[in-house]
Amino acid sequence: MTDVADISVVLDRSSPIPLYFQCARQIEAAIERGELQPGQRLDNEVDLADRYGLSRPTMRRAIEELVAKGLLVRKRGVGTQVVHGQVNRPVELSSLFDDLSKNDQRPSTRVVSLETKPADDEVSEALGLAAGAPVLAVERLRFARDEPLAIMHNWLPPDLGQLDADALAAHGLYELLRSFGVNMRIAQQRIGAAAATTAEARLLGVRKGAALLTMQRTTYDDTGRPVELGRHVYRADTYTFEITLVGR
Amino acid sequence: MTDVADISVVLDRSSPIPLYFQCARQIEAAIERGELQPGQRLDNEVDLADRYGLSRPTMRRAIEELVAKGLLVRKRGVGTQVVHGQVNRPVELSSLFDDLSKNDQRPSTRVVSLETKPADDEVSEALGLAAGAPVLAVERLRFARDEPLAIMHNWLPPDLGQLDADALAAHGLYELLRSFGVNMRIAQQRIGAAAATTAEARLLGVRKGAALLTMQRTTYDDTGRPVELGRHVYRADTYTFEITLVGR
DNA sequence: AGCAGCACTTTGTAAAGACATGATGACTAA
DNA sequence: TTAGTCATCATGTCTTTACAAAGTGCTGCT
Repeated sequence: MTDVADISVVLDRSSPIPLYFQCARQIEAAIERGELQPGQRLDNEVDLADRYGLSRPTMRRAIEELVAKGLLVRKRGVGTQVVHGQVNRPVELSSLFDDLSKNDQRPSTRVVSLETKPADDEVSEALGLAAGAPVLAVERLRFARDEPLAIMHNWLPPDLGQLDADALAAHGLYELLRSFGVNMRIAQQRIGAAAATTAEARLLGVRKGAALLTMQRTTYDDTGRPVELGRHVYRADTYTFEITLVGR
Repeated sequence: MTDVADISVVLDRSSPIPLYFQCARQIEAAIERGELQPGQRLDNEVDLADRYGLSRPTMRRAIEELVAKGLLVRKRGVGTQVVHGQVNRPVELSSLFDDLSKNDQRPSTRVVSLETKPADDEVSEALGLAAGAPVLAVERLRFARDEPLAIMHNWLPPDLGQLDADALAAHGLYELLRSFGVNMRIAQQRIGAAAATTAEARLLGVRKGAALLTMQRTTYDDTGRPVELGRHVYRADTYTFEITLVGR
């Protein structure tokens, strides 16, 4: 019977930020501050809703947000508990560039090539275009702290916006797409491993045949249209994917 | 202005299966049958709820289920659409064994070792035990179609149940844990790549130094308690991880 | 003393109503 | 012709209420 914490949650009902979101963020912050210890029980939904002046569905939604994130675990008839162990943030719908920026890894980019050319079969299929339709093909080399980290190939429909090498050198691809008004929603990724080819080895500064992490991704926007196909290879000694899975 | 489909949904209100779930499954089935084409718009929530005799929140929840799965995409003021392209099932909270069984890959297992021994620092930390506390250590070799596929190391708290080599040879670890009443809820995974050591190469039937896919996982049950730590290596030529990410 | 069953707690499911907000297209005025 | 405004549509947010089901532990009966 662990005792139950009294987390202070301050809600601003005049803010455009939804109440359930404000509430979820503040509970999340309390967990990260250690105010809520792993294994500790939260009060039940009804009392919490009462205490914070929310309806039960709204309170519930806030908690569900954190359950989906893997921070909390709930069980009918028992209650809601904080998950043991520290949480790694899951792979999000963000680009490598964003991730590196957040972690002070000083990302930089060299644009190797940038051209419009006819799509081959795999690319046109993935992007839902006619075979041979023109696509924008980008190859970039990504550095973190001036160390080469990844070789990134991307193919995009040509009508998304005007990409130029300078912009790509200074910003992440996802950032640029967002600035064009593209709302990315769903990505399907396939993660594997492969040995470095001679060319890859030279670009990444590893020995030929060294193990590399490979990722292929198709991204769809909020209308379900494919907006990007990416094939990337990462140095395995510097990079790993972190994922949090939540069941049921 | 794509026309809108009239999907037949039959609900059984006397079934213990929730209405939103019944509804979601039937829409999902319609998508998989191709009755709903990629890019096609669904009717709006209110009409659908009306047609199926559900309240709007319940109808909404059904749709949200499919949005979370990456099958649908919705946009305020616009509507709900089927995502283009075929959907890969995301990495679920299931074991490799289950996955292989589903795909007729004829999984089999050789138990290399199975013993209780003191946890080293990393293991005890991951499982939330005292350093040196006894843990169950398992090493297995997993085959698919009689080809070696993965080397799997697992560490478990000793009080979960009685694992024996015969059971492990015939069933997946997750399956056995479930039969002990363990309800796995959250898993944190880290996916990387590494070159095969001599021992790994021999077990997996690849050349030394070949690229392997590595996965480290900590699994928590529905009380937030860690129940498993796994460190696995996969043959990269036979295995990849598939993930579907949903943003917002 | 042991065990079955009941009561209580807590989350899960469902409904109906209200208002907010983002998108879109049509209509109007400059 | 063009640009701005407005009506409309569809989803997003929030509330109140009710009952169902699962897990826990206690009580009372045998």
